[in-house]
Amino acid sequence: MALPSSTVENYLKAIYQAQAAQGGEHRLVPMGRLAGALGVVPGTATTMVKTLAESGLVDYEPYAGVRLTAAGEKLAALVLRRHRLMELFLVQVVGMSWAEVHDEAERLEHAASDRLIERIDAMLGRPASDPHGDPIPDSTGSMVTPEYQTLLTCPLGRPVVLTRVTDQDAAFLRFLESSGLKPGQAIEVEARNAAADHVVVRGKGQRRIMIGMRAAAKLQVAPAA
Amino acid sequence: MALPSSTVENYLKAIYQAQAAQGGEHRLVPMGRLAGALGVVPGTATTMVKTLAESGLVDYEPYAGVRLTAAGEKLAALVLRRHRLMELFLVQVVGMSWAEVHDEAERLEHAASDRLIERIDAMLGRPASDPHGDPIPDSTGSMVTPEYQTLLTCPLGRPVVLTRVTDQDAAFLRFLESSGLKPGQAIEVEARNAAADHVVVRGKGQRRIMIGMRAAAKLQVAPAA
DNA sequence: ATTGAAATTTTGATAACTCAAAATGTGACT
DNA sequence: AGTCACATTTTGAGTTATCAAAATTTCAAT
Repeated sequence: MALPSSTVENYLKAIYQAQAAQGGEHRLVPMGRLAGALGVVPGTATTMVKTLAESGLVDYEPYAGVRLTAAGEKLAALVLRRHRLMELFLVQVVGMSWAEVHDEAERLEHAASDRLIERIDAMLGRPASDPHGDPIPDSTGSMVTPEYQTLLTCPLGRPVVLTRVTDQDAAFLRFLESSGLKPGQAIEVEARNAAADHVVVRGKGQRRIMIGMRAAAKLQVAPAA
Repeated sequence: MALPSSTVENYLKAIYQAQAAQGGEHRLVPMGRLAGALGVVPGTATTMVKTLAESGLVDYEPYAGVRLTAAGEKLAALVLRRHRLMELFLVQVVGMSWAEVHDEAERLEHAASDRLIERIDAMLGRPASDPHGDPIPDSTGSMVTPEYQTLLTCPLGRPVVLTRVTDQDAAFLRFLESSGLKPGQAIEVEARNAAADHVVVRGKGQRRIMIGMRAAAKLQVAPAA
């Protein structure tokens, strides 16, 4: 099997992430959504998805959408692995900022050899998650995706640890960073106000921060150890 | 101006290196040589070079060859900069071996942003040369290329320092490594024997090594400090 | 000058990926 | 059932980079 072009890798990754975002493992990703995620017109996505289906990487149901096959899912996971290890590497070793590594990794993930990825993985001590708290698949493509609560659903006034940020937008990440809200940070949700559409968070030893509910839903937490 | 595709970058780099290998800055690189260096058929090189000429990156003289313009040369130097910094980074920071970084850098050089390259450059302390002793252009694309002697031309029995290896072949590099012949190594040419087609080298505190003259010509040295 | 070998260019096709816009299907709401 | 809005697919065309093979040019040797 020829190694997949970076276009193929990007389609698989986008389908994977759209499926994950939809919650349902088996739910179909509509073409419009996929095209939007990839920045192509819908017709392009249709064409490409048909060839992915011929390669056995996805199941395609006309007018309904796409879904990864087991083979496609494994490949997508390996792309994600390269991406996430690269991000962590750029932050921890190269010293780039949290907010700027996403785009960089987006390109490097297609150029890095397995050998390099393996070196990086070893160098970082086989990390379980990247700077955003996203889990890193192992070299066989398997990954444990712990279920976390969000700032919207976790108990009030209880110490928790910020574990994952499910949005890669650079401006959002910069805001979080300047607020001291990076994964690993011990925090506590003091209050929620549906009418005001905000939640009140306090980082351990930091000042109170108010976050809109839409943003709060993107911050996942685990009970403090 | 749109940023050049990695194909364009590779053509410019190949032309640059072919020009350098030919010695003459202004000498034309014949199509056949260029095509060979890039692993494409001659017709492909012709076509591509014509479009490069339209972009003002090269001067093209039909049936004679190509040569970089000032603009093309600057671009080529920046590609070389990315390549060489990446190689040095992979060796010094990631801990990859001298012999295996070339191919890796060959791909990464097209994916790394200026920002990343700048970080790497700073991190490595603005190095003047890569692991092979090839000079690293600065961010404006200018580069000093010192003229060195080779094992074939340097004085006999005089202490010199191995400074540059002008061949990237992995097997050759592995041989050099196992013989202790890496740039920086203090050595001395003990004898040359044209009939036997070899030169006898001794690394400081190491044993005698015989190297064929063709290989010896690829090892450049500077007088010991 | 002529010729012949070698290099170069041209021509015609192909593959991968994309878009614009026309055609078609789908599902929700009367 | 009918219709309308919207999503999806199809069609036709363009771009970039490539090859195979035919046509042409060059240059050195007669």
